[in-house]
Amino acid sequence: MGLRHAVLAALCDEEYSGYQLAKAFDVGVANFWSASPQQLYSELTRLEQAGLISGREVVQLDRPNKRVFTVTPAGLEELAKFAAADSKPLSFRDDLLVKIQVIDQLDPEPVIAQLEERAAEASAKLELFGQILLRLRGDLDEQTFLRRGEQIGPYLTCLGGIRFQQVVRDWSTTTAEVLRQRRGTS
Amino acid sequence: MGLRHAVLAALCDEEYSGYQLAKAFDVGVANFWSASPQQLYSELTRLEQAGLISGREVVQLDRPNKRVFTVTPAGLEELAKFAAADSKPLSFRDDLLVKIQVIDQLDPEPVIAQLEERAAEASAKLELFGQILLRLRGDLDEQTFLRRGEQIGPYLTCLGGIRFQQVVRDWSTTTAEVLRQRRGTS
DNA sequence: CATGACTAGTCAATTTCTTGGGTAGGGAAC
DNA sequence: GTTCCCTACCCAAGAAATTGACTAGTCATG
Repeated sequence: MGLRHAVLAALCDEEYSGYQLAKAFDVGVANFWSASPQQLYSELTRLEQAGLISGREVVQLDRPNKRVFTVTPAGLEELAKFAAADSKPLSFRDDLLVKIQVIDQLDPEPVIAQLEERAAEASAKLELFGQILLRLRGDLDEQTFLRRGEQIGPYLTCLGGIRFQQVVRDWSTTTAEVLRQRRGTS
Repeated sequence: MGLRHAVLAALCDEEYSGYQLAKAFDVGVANFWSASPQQLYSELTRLEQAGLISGREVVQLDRPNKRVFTVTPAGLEELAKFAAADSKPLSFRDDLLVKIQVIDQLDPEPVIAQLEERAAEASAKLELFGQILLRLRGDLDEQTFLRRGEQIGPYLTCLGGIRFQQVVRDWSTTTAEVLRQRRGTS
């Protein structure tokens, strides 16, 4: 039931079609979850059948029509119940960390390349998230916005995403450097 | 096939029984992956059938006997292939972030409590990871160990785990504070 | 000497996720 | 004018993960 609530949360912000949601969740721009398009389409169908969201056809002239979804009062209630319940412990899963764990038994070259690639991705996300922050808080400064702004939820998650990506970038960079240095000396 | 390689990586470090692995993966002490006991037992069976690990019965007098597993040469090869291949992009999933995303529409109280709980968990892990670091590097200082130590893989992943948990702790704390302040003024 | 807690492991049902397709119309590139 | 990419959505098979059991022996607590 994880995706269910993530989708509801995303739709709280604004209307989305399945395709638009897929874009957001795919890149992880919705920096609190990630999912494949197929998962999203089927989840949207189930949510609509459960009456937690409702769809609306939008006619488009220059491209195929789409259905956009909004959260119903029942959906909001579901979210409220979800928020009040305990969160499941944060569990972490990452291929690249697994590779680093056993790096001493392996050829480090390809892993170094992957670390650098990841650092670059993290930089790109940092840029993107920075822009989103600016857009969200408008012309207020952060302190003021957080105290008196109207919609601080997305801002707070974005702040978390930024801190996380900073760690990813920095750790990847320094780890790659450590491995590169050892390559030279061994 | 994610768990498969995570288990192989864990067994590279030292022999483990299913139960011991479960403990490590459950807490996420193996700070690069997490999995339930059932998953681990079935994965171990499959890995043994595939010849990537081999089991050995250990007779214990004061408690039930156990089977401990080691990685075979074929298993190491599998890991090497895995490390050389591209990593799948890091995908993030967290209940608590979802709740924060829609916090403006919800009662913040229970979420604040959850943030504080998570901060406490992160602190505990930081303590634990710090001890692991010390144990891993022995009496060398970090610089020297990273340059000339023999087994730096687990150390590097642990460093990553620490940075990550720091972000979790700090973000949770400041976010809880922001929400608490707004509660007062609204 | 019963109760609960810990070690050690297994089975089965269900849900969730991933993978790899397929349909269909529009616009741009070459 | 054909090939490619983008929007928009759907289906189904199979892999992986979660959930909730259940067996069985040891040890400590009261």
